[in-house]
Amino acid sequence: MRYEKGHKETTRRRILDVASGRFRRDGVDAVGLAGLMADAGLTHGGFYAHFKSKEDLIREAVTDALGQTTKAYGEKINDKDWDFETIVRHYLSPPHRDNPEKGCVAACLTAEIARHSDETRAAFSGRAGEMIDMLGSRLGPGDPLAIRRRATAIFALLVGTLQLARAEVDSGRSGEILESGIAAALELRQVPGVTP
Amino acid sequence: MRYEKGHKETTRRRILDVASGRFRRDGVDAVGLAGLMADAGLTHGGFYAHFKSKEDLIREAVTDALGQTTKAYGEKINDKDWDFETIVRHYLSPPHRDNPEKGCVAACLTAEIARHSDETRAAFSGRAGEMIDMLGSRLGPGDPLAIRRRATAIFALLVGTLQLARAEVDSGRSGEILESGIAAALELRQVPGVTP
DNA sequence: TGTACATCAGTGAACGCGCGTTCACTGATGTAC
DNA sequence: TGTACATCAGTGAACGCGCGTTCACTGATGTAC
Repeated sequence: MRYEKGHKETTRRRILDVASGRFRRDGVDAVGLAGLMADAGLTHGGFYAHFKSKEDLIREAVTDALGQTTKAYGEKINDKDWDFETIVRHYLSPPHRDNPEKGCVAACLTAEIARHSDETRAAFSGRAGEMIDMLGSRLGPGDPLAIRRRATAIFALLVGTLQLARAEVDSGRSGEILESGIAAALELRQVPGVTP
Repeated sequence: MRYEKGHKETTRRRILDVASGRFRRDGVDAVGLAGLMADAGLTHGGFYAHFKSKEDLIREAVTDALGQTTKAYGEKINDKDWDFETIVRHYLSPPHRDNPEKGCVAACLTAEIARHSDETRAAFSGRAGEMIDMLGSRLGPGDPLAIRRRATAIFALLVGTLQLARAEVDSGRSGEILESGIAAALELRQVPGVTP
């Protein structure tokens, strides 16, 4: 059958969305292409019309999803909705902890991505840099280098905290971990020589 | 053949050591039991004389290795060698970044462990708690709750920073990530109401 | 002291299964004449 | 306007391979007699 213009792009988008969700929920290695394509309403054979390899899909899906997260946090800066504290409290919230498939890719897959190809790692790092710059824009204005360093550490703190909270079985203790991260992030908001 | 007393325990130890190294380097899902046993100098059939299942091995290997890391940092407290800054600079050093198979399990596998059985997660969290208490012992003395919360955040910062540094391809930028983490950890060392 | 047997850590073939990837094919629609 | 053909996203069988797990077996040594 022949399809309307843009149909293939729509399908590719659907595969990317399903893939990034399943990667975040189950881990990259635990997701098979046949199951993935079935979830997207397709058969597995068609995969290679859209992506060169599974590694190609991983790179595309991961960078796309991390870019979406940064964009979502970054968009409302003029409405003042997503100020620093709001971002931190949202990132380290129970809903984000409990729904990794819809959340930040970095908290789910950074360690796994570190084991992938240079190309994949470079693409991921680029998007992580955008996330860090978005956080930095909430710390300034001031010395860009100091701000970037501080924003890098804050992002690392958010990522590490969410992971520890997800690994913890005890719900009370998991909540404490989130609170610890929030308090430390707010402390780190004060950058020496920078007025917030 | 019959073996001397303690032989089986020695073999089990060897499997655990090989497993925890390969899990940290390649990820839990990427390590097959046959290859693992071959690395330990055995054939794959003998695996089930030592462990009930792969999940059982994962739990044992991960908790054992994280306990070793905590013990290594915790032991020299009376020699004053491993004070807070030394621990932080060691944890966020290029050698630790570049040799995950010998390093802290939490930086390699926390996100993956969060997807495993409650039993595995509980065992891991227990050992992570010991690591956090070890860090807390370098912050005090003072309010135990405030110290534990701060130590939790610092551990999360260390874990997240090492992961981001490992994912980064550019060596200069990776070093900057480590430095950002060190600076922030030293800043977080000052706990309100606690004299270090 | 010498022989028969029990022990049990480790061996290796076999199981069903899902993996990533390839490829000849399908078939509804747009285009050419 | 009607027919023949080209297009190409998606199909589904097939490939070799490694996975986790099971199990009948091996064989050197300790123990019983």
